[in-house]
Amino acid sequence: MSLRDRKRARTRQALVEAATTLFERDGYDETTIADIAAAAEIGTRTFFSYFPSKEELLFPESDARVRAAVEAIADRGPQEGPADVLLRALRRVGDDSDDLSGRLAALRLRYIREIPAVRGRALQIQTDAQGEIARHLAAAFPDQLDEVGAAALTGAFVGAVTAALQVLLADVDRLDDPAAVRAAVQRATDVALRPWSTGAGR
Amino acid sequence: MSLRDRKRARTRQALVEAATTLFERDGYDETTIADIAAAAEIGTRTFFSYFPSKEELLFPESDARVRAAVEAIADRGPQEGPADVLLRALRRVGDDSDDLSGRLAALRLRYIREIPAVRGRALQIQTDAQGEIARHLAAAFPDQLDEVGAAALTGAFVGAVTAALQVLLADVDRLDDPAAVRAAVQRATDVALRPWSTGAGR
DNA sequence: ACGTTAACTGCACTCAGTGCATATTTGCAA
DNA sequence: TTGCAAATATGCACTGAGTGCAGTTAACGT
Repeated sequence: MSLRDRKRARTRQALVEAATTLFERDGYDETTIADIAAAAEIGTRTFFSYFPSKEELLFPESDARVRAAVEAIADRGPQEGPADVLLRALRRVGDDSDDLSGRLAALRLRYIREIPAVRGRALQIQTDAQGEIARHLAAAFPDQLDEVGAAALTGAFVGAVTAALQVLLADVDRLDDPAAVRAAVQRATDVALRPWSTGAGR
Repeated sequence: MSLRDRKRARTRQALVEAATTLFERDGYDETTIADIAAAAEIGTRTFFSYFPSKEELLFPESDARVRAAVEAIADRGPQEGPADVLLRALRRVGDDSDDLSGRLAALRLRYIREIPAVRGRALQIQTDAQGEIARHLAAAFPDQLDEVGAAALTGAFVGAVTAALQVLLADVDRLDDPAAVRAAVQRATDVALRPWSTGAGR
């Protein structure tokens, strides 16, 4: 990794950290891009060569999770069905994600509720990820799923889990309870996958 | 309905029509709110007392569909289960919606693909509608569903249908084929509801 | 060391959206 | 009909996001 790349990564990180601190102190709307750029010691104009918009600061590694899910699909065992793979992908994504701890993650959860632009962006990211996963899933099980079937299955799975978590998200307190979260996810996946489950890998 | 209300409705309609025409002629980004307001013969500032943002022009009756779905839930027969009700709601919403014809609907479909802000708003509207439906569903079947279960079921249902349609949306041509659309929806609901279906009302 | 290429930055600009203060219109009752 | 209160319409000034451009600076490969 060249010096150029390292420097760029460092600046990017500085931007995320500056934004996190400023968001915490002043709030989302009250923090301008100029503020964030200044705190990270770059020109305002330069900000836009790191992030295309303000919302994006809250999703700095949105593709890492997609990659993890795609890997989970690739690592499937010989007797796993599509549902088993989706469950494993969900588990892997849930594990190595700092989704419930960390300052940025806390802000993200809060702003997804409060700031329409952020919620919109989060939904877009999720939808895109879902499509990507569905495409890989169809490719991994060509004899069991076609494009539409894979999309429907993935959509049902992601939709169920997301909607269940949304209920918990409605009042924040319950999200602090990992057991409640796990239970909700468990029930959602049951709802979505009941007819598909082979029980493998559980 | 008072004169005031009629006038207001007429202006609102004029805005939607002006926007439709201008979007068709010049494109979304190229059309400014000032243009639209001028074409509808109101002041630029006044636009924002009719629509809170430019995107909203593309979804002028987003709540009508939610109301239709909620009505479908209310009109349930004595032996219908949650899945049957969801299917009926989907059919009703699909029927009285001009989703596939009409100039505005065509623009909407196009811009959902092309303009991030529009896609984001569409997803938000869908998510909100989904939550509303889930709440009514839980209330309608208190002994079979709680909050989380209703959310998961509705999420799976909506997620499956949306994702399946998304595949067709990817290339526009197939959306013009009503049979393909119906088939995709059918398969998606099968995927999502297989374990729930009682067969009533079909 | 040196030319090439990528990144940084200031400047000027457009446009969405908001707050405020003022005029106009409508609804309603006397 | 008149007159008053509430809802609407509108102009103005402003903030902030985001873009295009042109000039500078810094890193890379040779």
